[in-house]
Amino acid sequence: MENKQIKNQAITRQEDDFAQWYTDVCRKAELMDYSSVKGFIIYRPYGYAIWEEIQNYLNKRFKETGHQNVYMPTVIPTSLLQKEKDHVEGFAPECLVANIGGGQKIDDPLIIRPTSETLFCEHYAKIISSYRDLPKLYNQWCSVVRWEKTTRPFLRGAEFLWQEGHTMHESEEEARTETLKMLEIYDDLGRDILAIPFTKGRKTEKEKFAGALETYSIEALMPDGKALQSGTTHYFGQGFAKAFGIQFQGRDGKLNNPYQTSWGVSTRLLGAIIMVHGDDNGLVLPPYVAPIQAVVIPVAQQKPGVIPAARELEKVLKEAGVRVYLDESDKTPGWKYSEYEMKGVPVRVEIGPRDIENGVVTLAKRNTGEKITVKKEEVAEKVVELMDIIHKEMYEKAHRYLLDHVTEVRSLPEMEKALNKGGYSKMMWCGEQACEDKVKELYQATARCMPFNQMPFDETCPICGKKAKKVVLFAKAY
RNA sequence: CGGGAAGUAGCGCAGUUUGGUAGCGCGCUUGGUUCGGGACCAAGAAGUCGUGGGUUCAAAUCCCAUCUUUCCGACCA
Repeated sequence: MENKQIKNQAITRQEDDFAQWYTDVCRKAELMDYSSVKGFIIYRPYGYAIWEEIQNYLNKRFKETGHQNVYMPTVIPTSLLQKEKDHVEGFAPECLVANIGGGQKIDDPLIIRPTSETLFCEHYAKIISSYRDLPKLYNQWCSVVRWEKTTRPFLRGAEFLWQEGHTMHESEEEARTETLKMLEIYDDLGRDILAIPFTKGRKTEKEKFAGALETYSIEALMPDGKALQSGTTHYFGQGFAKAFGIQFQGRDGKLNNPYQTSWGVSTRLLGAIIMVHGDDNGLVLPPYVAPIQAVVIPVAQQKPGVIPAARELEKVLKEAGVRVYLDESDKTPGWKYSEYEMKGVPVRVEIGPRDIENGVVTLAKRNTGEKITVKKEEVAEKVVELMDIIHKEMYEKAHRYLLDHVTEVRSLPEMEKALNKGGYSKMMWCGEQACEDKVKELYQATARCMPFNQMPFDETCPICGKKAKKVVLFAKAY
């Protein structure tokens, strides 16, 4: 243990400075790097690969549910963005605008898309004319730009990668169903591959998306007690359709405006993964999004038989469908252990002379640190099994933390105490924005959502004393 | 956008107070010995000191501006 050496590479401990720990992990696990423009980051291969796993999962689910991928332009003429009033008001302050092209001034300056509702609407107006053209279920993978004042890697950037689904429906019911269906898919994403238990709910009027009639979100709870909005789905009704003149002739022969939804998740999910699962040794990746699921580390690799045995392991694991990497570099095993722990690789496979002699392989789980010795012939089977076990353990751990950090509060002092502890403060709410504002003012906490799982536990709103209508989760948020 | 802190080799830093032509550790390259928790020896390569101005015979060092990062607030995915 050469203290000096450790120090140069080590990350800040979570308990010393959680924010610094987060930034250290982002950089040292080689997920991203900074660029020379504030808020614009470089997604490095290891970080991008995690995003690709998320894309793979979602693309599959989107396509199963009838959606098609498309691609819209990067720029929106100012006049186009202005067509829907609430929408412009919401986004205008954070737009990046280009007003020179080829050295000439552009009369209708081009906004770098902060979101693409308007582009989709303009297009939909052209291609929708009959109920037979509906539904339109489009999704786009792209990046968007929002001129943020405070930026943090993945959590809040001036540019971020995301998917945005934009759909048009014949009936209100169908559109509302779509809005909830997509939220369900996001929830599945958390359960199936991110190992993050999300809380689903509806946003309050105050927290709603600009131009939406209803906004739903999945919220994740971070270990520092703050909530992270991790995905949203919106029901728009006919607002945009009317503003953009999108009409179709219905089954009854009458002209009508279609009902619209949009929904998205972004690379902010990487931030959620890092925080929810990470520890003082670095990243801990959920197996199903890990770019490398198992790393093979040969020990005493110059000794005859070790490298061939390691390569055989690599081959066997690859054939079993595991994303495996064999590190044959001449770093010492100890160095490699630390390196792949930093990078959050779920399973380490050690193979050295001792193992070979005994016909075994040593496996180490990143999430618990536990070491397991298995027979050589059973490695593939065991590693595949471990993927599932580790995933479940990680989900369970996050879930327990979540359950332990939802506190029902019946008074302001109780709320203060709960918010100081960290996590959600579950409160009965009268529905007035004034009470929401009051909480913000007193505790810097916002209404994260009105959870689907409503279960009233009191009669009155503790802020104003009026009759309570909804269960709301308040929390400090990213 | 307001208040702190910081920018010197890939990473972490010293040098700035008192101006004099840039250094340490790790990493990197080459050769060799090593290898079950961040190995060792030897020889090397690598920095217009964030950027732009200014002061000076001389600026990493002093002055002004600006950019980026970071922490704390206000605003937002």
